Amino acid sequence: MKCEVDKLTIKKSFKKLISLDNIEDGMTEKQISILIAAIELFSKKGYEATATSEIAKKAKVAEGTIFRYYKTKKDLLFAIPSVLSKASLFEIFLDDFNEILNKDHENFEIFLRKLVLNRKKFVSETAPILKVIIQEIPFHPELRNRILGTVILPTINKLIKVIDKFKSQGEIIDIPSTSIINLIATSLFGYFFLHYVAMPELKQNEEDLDYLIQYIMNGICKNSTLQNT
Amino acid sequence: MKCEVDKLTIKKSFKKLISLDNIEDGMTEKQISILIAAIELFSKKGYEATATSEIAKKAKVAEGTIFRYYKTKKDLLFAIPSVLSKASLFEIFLDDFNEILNKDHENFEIFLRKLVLNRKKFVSETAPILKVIIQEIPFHPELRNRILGTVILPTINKLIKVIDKFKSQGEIIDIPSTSIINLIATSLFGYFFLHYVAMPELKQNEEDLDYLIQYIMNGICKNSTLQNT
Amino acid sequence: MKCEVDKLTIKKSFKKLISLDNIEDGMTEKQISILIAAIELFSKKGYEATATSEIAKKAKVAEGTIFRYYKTKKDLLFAIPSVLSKASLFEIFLDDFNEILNKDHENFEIFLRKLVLNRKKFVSETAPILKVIIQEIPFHPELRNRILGTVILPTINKLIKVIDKFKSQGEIIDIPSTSIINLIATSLFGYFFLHYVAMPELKQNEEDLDYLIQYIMNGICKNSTLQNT
Amino acid sequence: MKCEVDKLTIKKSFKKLISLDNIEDGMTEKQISILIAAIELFSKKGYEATATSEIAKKAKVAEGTIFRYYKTKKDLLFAIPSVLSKASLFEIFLDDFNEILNKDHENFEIFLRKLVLNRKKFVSETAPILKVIIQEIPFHPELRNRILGTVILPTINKLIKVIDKFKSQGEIIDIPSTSIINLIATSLFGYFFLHYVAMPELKQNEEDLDYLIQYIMNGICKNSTLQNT
DNA sequence: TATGAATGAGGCTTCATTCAT
DNA sequence: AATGAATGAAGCCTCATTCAT
Repeated sequence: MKCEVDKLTIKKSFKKLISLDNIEDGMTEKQISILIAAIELFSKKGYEATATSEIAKKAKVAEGTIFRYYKTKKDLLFAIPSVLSKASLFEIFLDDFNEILNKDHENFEIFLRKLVLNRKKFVSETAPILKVIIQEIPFHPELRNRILGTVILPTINKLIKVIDKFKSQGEIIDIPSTSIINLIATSLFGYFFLHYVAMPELKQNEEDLDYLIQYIMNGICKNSTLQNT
Repeated sequence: MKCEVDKLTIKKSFKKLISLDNIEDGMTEKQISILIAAIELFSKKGYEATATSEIAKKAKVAEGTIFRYYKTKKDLLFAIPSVLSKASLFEIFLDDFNEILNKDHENFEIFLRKLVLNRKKFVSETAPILKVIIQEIPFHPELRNRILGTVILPTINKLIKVIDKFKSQGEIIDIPSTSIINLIATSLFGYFFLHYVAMPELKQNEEDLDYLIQYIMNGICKNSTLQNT
Repeated sequence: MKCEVDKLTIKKSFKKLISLDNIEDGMTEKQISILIAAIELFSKKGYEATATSEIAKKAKVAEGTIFRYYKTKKDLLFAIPSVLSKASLFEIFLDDFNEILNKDHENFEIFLRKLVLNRKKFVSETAPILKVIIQEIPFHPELRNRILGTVILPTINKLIKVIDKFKSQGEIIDIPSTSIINLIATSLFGYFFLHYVAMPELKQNEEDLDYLIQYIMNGICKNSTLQNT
Repeated sequence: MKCEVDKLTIKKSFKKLISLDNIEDGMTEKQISILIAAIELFSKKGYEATATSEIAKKAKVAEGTIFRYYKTKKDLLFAIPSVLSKASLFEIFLDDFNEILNKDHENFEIFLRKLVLNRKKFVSETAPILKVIIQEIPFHPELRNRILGTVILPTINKLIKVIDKFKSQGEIIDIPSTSIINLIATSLFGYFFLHYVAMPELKQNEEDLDYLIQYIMNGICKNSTLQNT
């Protein structure tokens, strides 16, 4: 897999998805184009370094129009994470958990593979949104709390169930589930951050993701089938 | 280990260290106090959101004085990573690698423990600097390249040797050393970022670091002694 | 007499009066509610500090509707004084003059008492309108001229006749009638401005108005019956 | 006395006086020129209708300079009344009270003449300042309270002593001193407001002021010598 | 060398007004 | 007739940077 030209551009297909979602929510086309322009610019230049006039130009609206929909520039920033929790975007992500929980025959490896590989598309499409959030979270406690409540905690709760299930199947080592989640999350996040945020030019080679899966498996599974590879 | 009150304040002892380092380098006391003030403010509020006048006030110099030493605000930002590569700071960090490299009897676990645990102090003291760098790297390709050349690549090169050694001792699984480094770095970085940058309020409990070490060991060692625990 | 809670709110009864007047004039209900909203807001916050959107909200019409009736915000301001010259409001005011003019037996004191006391209600009900006018007159020569022509000069002309009559009855000292009017007007205006515009919190006590009447009487009457009190 | 071309321009001599006063206070020349420009523009166009850029242009400074001295535009407005309470301006005004209090042989008429006539120059020179204050007092309770405390109450207290003295000399009718002050103030204020604020084009003729003095005298003195004129 | 007053470009935001519906 | 979304000019204010002292 080659290095994409620009990891921080939102793909057209994805824009459509956002549009569909949000128009259902009662947002106008203009409002959505403002939001998308903001995401792209914030993720490229940073929130503070982006002028509202630039956003307006990119969204092809008058500067004043921005403030009809978002009282302040900060409100515009805070509207971004909500894109993630919209049905067709985030729910897809969470749905897999339920699927896995219900399929008794699945083992942890299959789950992890799905989590890591299938979600690659999700991550690479959401990259700009995630980048903005990650960049700004340290400076906005309100944002931090909102993300924690609407995205992180629900995800952790779902994950705990999954982990507990595989633990009870004897696949996973016996340390607290939250610690296991921490370890997995930490690895995945580190990988993501490195390649999409900090060093986007870095080449990703196909095997790296496989290694990552192996690594995680080894790290937390009792008898990893991969270890001998 | 409790959650420190303020992870982003530079400790006095550390300031002295920076001072000593840089005075040797020919920097005046004023110049150093400007640099330290910048680090603290940038890490707390972000680079763009920090006014040079604030830096001046915190450093107890006149606004104009900043620009005597640093032509532009950006130059001041770019001067920050160099603190890390100063002899008494970073060299100490690298020295242990050499030490370990030279001690043939050491095994990988001991190395990793040192890397993770002994460096905790280093990381927690350098936190503000690291935070600034991590925050700003995505927006400044020059910074990215400089960090890559002066900090990351040298470290990777050192590490490769260490890894290779342990690989030749049969302790580590047989995948490319760079991939191994990637995995370790990714885990460590994820842990660090979570606790020092993104969610500083999160409580860290002692065991988590132990779990992390186990996890990494399991992930990349052939017969991890920890695996059965 | 206590300090009214809010001297700048237009009473309901008064609003109805305005409505009746203006509907006769061919104004729609919407147009009138816009005018009333404008009066209340202008008098509370000042003309420049009031947004047309606020007026729209208060009048419960769309922003655009304002501009259907009043080409510009300034036109809306300039429409306010006309409320005062509407039949049922101002004519009532002027009628008393005629009444007094025609009753030969009345003396000046009775006239003045009526002018001051009976009009208190008028003044307190018109307060917001008067306040807007007084506030904006200094900055709009057109407004000044219009008020001068439609309100002040007609009133002065009426008053001159009254004054001349009492002068011919030997009740008033012999200085030019316009000067007398000036003096009276100045006193009344000063009193009104102080209590309704500049310092609305100031308590008014019943006697003050009596003193004012005495004072004016003393000031311009030949043998004031009050002087010895 | 003819109608001055522009009642709202601050005379050069007066500017010098303000300068001297304020430089003693530690204000820079620029700061003073900003204040004077603000007074002139606010009094001509109103506070809200004056742009800070206009003030800057008139004061011949950069717009940013205004905000070095006055944190906000409102602060600049609130700095204006203090000009009035500066030593060489306002104290002169108050000094006469003391003078009169100490000269036993003075009668009330002489006092009033001084108050009205001698102060004409003061009033006409302070006109722009007074106008700004009067215009803005209704919209800024803080301003109202400040003026009340620093200008009005002290003046009233001084006046009460003067009035009491003349009352004890049997010259003034026996109603509460505060009511007397109210009446005088109301008349003077009305006169001033009419000619300097509301209707500056109105011609003032010499006699009018004489009539005003007579009028006030008649209004509150026991045996006004003027009454029979 | 160090200061801090001064600058002016540019940022965010408001608001009177227009216009398609 | 009425709406309210859209506009963009203009306002207040901040801030990196310069420069005379």
